[in-house]
Amino acid sequence: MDARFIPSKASDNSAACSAVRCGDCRLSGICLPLALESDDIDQLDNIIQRGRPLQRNAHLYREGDPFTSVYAVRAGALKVYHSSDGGREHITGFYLPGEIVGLDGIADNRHGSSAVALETSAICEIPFEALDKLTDRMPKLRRHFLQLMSREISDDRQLVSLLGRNSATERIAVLLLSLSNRSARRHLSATRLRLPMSRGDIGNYLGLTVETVSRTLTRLQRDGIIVVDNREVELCDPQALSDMLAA
Amino acid sequence: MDARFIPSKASDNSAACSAVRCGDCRLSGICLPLALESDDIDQLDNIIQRGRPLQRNAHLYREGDPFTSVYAVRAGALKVYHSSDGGREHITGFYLPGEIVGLDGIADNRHGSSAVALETSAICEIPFEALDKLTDRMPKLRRHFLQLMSREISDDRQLVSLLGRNSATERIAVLLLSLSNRSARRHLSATRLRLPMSRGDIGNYLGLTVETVSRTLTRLQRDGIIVVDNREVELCDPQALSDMLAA
DNA sequence: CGCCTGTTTGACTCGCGTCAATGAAAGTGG
DNA sequence: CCACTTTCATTGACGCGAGTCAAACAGGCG
Repeated sequence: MDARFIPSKASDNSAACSAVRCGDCRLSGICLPLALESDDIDQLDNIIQRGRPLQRNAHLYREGDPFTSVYAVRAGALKVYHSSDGGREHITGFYLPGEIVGLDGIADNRHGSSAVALETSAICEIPFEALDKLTDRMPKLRRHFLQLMSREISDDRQLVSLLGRNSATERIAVLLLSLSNRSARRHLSATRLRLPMSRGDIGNYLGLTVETVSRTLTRLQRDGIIVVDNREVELCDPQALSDMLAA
Repeated sequence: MDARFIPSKASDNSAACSAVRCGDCRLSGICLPLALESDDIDQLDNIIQRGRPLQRNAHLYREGDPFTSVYAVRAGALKVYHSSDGGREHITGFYLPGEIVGLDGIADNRHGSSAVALETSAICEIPFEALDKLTDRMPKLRRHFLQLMSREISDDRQLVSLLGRNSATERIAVLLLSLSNRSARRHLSATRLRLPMSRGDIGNYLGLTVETVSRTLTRLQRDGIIVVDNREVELCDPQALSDMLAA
């Protein structure tokens, strides 16, 4: 396997090495194959195209590209963004290992957004036609896929609420907690995070400026809630973060 | 059919009368049955439960309710909202005739939001298990349903971008244009609209206060772009509204 | 070493939220 | 049918949080 798959600084990219088959991937519990029998997993294995390494800043697909596949992130991280009329990009999500990208392309057979690697990433390509065909005889897979899409809708709506009504501090808190949860889901630390994205990306995603993001992180650190060291963040008091949202 | 189905002031509720079967419904072009053969439509007909009238302010489902069905709006209008920790509600969408509600419930078999009628509405209930079963042998239906969900994701992301970055005026413009498009899709006027929701609902949805919504509408009227009369709105210069978003 | 990108910090500005009051419309009960 | 209440909408005065502008700093890389 190509060594480029594994950025030297990333701590959680071991999946890239071992996962030649879904059944062996340590992300299988949170990715597509969830709840499949082993026979079924083999069939899914057969249609998935692996080993597509993506360098930092390389595009997985671009807005307007014909839609042919959805993609599972095996290692690394992606951001997904829309380019609006003015040419500015709006980030609508970050995708971490075990998560599925590209579901918004089904609507009209073209990708409605662009996906780009935040760091060197390993991706599983899942051709959609084949997947759809497979669901003919695999109701569980079909159901799981629908659930993934439904989850995406729920998540996006959470974000809508967040952006519509919450302060800068609350938005940052939600992002940190989200990254924490997703880290825990991969059996990694829930309190020590490495942010794969820049402050600019965070601001873009949360509808804030770089300056506000920076100031907010500084303030949270001054209040003893987090410790920030460049892109490393430690959540010293996750409860305090949660409490900010209860109000 | 019960006369309560038809609010006297609504101008576009004739579908409620004629649509006893999907094939006869004048919304069939934009609802689920799109792209189905007539045999298939009959089968879909068989699982759909109709004639569920919903009074203003009555709930179609509530957050946390077990998820059993998705719903097509046949007449009237719904709003969908989340209740956040503090007990405040955040509206995440308005649903007009021909649109499908409840897709976010698939993820974990409970509704992740609440849906309530803005005015007396007619609803088609589509039991999800039966629908899913039907898609076994109807790939077109399956595809169309996936497209509906995918569209929902795309739309929500548009909204995310909007709330994250745009001014009050731009948000209002987007909403007006969206309502205009959806009105045109139902072969109604694209320039004369009747808002089914209150100013408060609009503000809640767009992340603005009632006052800001009111002031913004007033200003748009003063600039000759729209004419507002209570809940009736005429778009005098739709191009001007579009132009606001290009920048 | 010097360039470039990303991050932090400070001073100033402004759009929108908040508070408050008034008016219009719709629903309610006698 | 009319008084009363309640809800919704509009308008004004004021303050704050986050955007803007600007400058300095750190780190990575050729």
